[in-house]
Amino acid sequence: MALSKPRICCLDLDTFFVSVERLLDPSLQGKPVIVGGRPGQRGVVTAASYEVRALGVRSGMSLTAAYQLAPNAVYLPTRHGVYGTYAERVRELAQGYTPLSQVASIDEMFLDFSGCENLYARPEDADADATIDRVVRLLTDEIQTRIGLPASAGIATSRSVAKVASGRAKPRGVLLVAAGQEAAFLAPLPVRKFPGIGPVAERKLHALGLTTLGEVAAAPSGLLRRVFGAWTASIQRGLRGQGAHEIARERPAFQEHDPEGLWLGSISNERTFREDVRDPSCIAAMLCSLCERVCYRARKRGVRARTVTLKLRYADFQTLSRSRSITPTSSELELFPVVHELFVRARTRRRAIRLLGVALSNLGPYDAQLRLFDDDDAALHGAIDTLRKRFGYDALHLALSAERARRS
DNA sequence: TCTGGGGTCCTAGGACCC
DNA sequence: TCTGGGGTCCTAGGACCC
Repeated sequence: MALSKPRICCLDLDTFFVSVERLLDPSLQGKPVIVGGRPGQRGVVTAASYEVRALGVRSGMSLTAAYQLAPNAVYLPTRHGVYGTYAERVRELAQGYTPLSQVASIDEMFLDFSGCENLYARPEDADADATIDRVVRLLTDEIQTRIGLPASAGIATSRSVAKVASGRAKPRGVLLVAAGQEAAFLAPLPVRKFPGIGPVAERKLHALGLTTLGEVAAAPSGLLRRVFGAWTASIQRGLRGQGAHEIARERPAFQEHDPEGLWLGSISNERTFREDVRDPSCIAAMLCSLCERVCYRARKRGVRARTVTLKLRYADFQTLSRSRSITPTSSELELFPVVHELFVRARTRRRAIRLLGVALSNLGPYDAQLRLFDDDDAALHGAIDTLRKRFGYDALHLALSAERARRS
């Protein structure tokens, strides 16, 4: 048997957060729904139903702007925990169809059907593409009937083309791009549709007179290098349908590590104040609370961080970060003084502050053996984490962040 | 379009070492 | 110490994705 072509499926849940909210409250069915928060709050649309998209509402848009377009929509807060449970059920179902899959985000995953044609073939299938197309339709139908969520899928020989196809298939559709047809499929689409081309690259391409993916594909490498730099070759391959099709075996990001044994990934929490603040005690309380949060998550993962980053955004949106290498820690008692000092160093302007964030990176394993004798914190954290497990995260806070919690 | 919050990856200059 | 070049770490910033 000849080696079969790669057949990658990008499975994407339609207006995922909205669909889950409708599943939990069927009276929302058919109504205009926006998930992200209430109008007037500082925040953006995280999911918009097709009814409000028709009015021009898009995810990422500020709630204020959305309200101008859709004053009569139902506005709901984002409930990540709830959506995660449904996402997990969809994953389990999808993973029953193919042994190789990769989770791309909460509402999107890649499935590798390469070589599965014979397994699924039926006499009535015209060819291998028809087989895969039929099977993926079975999958999206099953997600709808068994879980109650609408899903779409794109199938192609590469991940990027499959992803673009899934976008074109929405809502509730399946679109297969046959091998060899990739360039023709992409050619008429606006440049922004291709994964990796964001607002900045779009602007630069427009300035060069390139508005469609076909025009980009035909442009000389030298020209494209001005926009994509080192990415140029990879983008060009992608546009020819020769992009990557490899599907990494399922593995949480924090379990991957490089040859030095460092865990990849980072843990961060950031918060936009409801109103810009200047009050130093309010700022300190927020920093303390953020330190607690990231450290709690680090301990849950069993990692410590060798780098901490403070993020600061002024009221006028000027944003900056300050980072520092530290003795690996997952203790807020150790972290907070460093973060506070980074803040004091970073804040050179008098302006009120809009956002603060704390990130941990350069993660490594938490080696309790190494710490036991020099660290009374370990016992304290163990006790804190146990209580939180039983009574919830908010059961315990350091005094400063408790002050913040009380005020908010 | 007055702009959230969680991430990943890339770039680039300077320090420091050999 | 009138000075090359490569490697790696640290830090800051930015593009992009959902």
